[in-house]
Amino acid sequence: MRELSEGVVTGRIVETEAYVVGDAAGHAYRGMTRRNRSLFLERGHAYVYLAYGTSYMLNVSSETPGIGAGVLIRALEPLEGIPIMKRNRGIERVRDLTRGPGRLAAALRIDLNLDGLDLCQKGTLWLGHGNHEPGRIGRSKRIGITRNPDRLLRFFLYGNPFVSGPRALSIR
DNA sequence: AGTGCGATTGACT
DNA sequence: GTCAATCGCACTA
Repeated sequence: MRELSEGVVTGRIVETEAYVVGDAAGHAYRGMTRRNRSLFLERGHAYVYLAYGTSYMLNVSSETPGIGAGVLIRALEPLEGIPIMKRNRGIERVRDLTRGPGRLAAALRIDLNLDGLDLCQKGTLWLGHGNHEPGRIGRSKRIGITRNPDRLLRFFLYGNPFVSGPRALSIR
């Protein structure tokens, strides 16, 4: 959930990728640096960084303090504040608003200012609990990485139209 | 201080 | 399908 001056923007997380301890693909793999320090915060804190100079990526730290690991939020299903998201993205098509990590960050106006924020406390950006039926969870390789590319650590709501990339490979 | 490179996206052939 | 944009930062020296 995101609180902006124009109003509240919310979405349901429908796609994530895990970057676990000891994972060569993870930004924390080579130890703590200025950029990745938020990955080492208590689970539930935001790690935001800029990829390719163009797109912000939102992650949630996932371990105890001092241990670097996190979950990349790759896609949302837009719920509230869709007109605000359209304005932030400069497009009209709802399906493209938050389908992809850079797109959802733009729709929610997420940038480096939110790096390190505790997402378990209500604020300008936080994680709420929805009231959704548990769906089928699909699983696949992670997208766009070069190191350690074969682990099945991408998870998505099977068949959800707001999932970016492959939506078919399902396990469970 | 200089260099190289993305956990992507949008525009274009 | 291809490809460039664009910048914070890790890395080297």
